[in-house]
Amino acid sequence: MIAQTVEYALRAVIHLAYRAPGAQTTEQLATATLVPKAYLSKVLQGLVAQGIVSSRRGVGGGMTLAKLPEELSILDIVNAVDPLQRIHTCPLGFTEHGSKLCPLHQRLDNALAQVEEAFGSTNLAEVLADLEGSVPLCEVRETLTKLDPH
Amino acid sequence: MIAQTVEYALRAVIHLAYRAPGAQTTEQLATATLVPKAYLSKVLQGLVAQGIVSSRRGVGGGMTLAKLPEELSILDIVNAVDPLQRIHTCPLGFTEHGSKLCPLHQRLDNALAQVEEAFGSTNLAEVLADLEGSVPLCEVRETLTKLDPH
DNA sequence: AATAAAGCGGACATGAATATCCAATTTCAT
DNA sequence: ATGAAATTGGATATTCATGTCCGCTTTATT
Repeated sequence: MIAQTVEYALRAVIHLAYRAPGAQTTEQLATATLVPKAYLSKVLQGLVAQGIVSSRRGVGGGMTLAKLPEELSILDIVNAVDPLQRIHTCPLGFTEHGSKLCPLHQRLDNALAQVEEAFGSTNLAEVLADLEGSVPLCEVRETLTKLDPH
Repeated sequence: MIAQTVEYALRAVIHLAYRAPGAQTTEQLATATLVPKAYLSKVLQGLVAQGIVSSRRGVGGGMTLAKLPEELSILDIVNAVDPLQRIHTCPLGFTEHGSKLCPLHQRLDNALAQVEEAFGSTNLAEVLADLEGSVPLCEVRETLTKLDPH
């Protein structure tokens, strides 16, 4: 129900927010979030295109969040890589009085609206905050991988 | 976000409920709900396998609802053809105290839970009831077809 | 200037969802 | 019995999401 691409994008941005303000290479992100590197690269390109992530090439380059975590909602990320499609008209062409949707599609769209609301009302900072004091995203695996303290 | 197969299955069962207790052939359902006939056939097979629809072969046969519309929720149909997958464990293996999910996946799963609740708390009879007095599912197109038999 | 590190872009590969087709089987009517 | 109507099951095709690969460009360091 939630696309892989969305899942990957969310993991990446949260890790970026967690590691801010430093840049993370695609490779670092990939190993930290357990996402196939080459594919994550594509997903990140999408986020860059949408102005959510900034990229820098060359030595010392990498990815950073283009906005503050407070300014980015879950929905922003979702819509950047796989826009949440509300139902605007009944696929069968039938309309109810007042609404443009038949009873079935009105209910389906209501569910989508709830998801949209839930995703739209949470920003990355809140997710990060809940991470406080608990195991941060992939911190364990990362420390295992590189014993280098920053 | 909502699979085509789910959309098709819902159209079919609602039309069956609307036409109950008479049987509808796959062909009739397909033209009424604007679903590719051969594919709808597969979807219906799934619904039959899950005991939601009853089928009868041969002349005069077709599809009927296996249960009362009151006994079938939207979620029943969804789960029959494309089960709603809740998130039970964090894909990254991180757990919060108390819950088994990290902050991100807890929020994603909360959204899924809302959808599950919404779909689970509406049955086909309610959808049908809202159809009262308004244009029923594909009735227009069907009357057109009837009046102008190909 | 040379080199290495990093993202970018395009082509290609794979897998799953969607869709089509047909032979076999069941059922009813004659 | 025969034939028409209907579902079933299997094989196949198509499309799209996912995933891989590689050469090119940009950038910092030496």
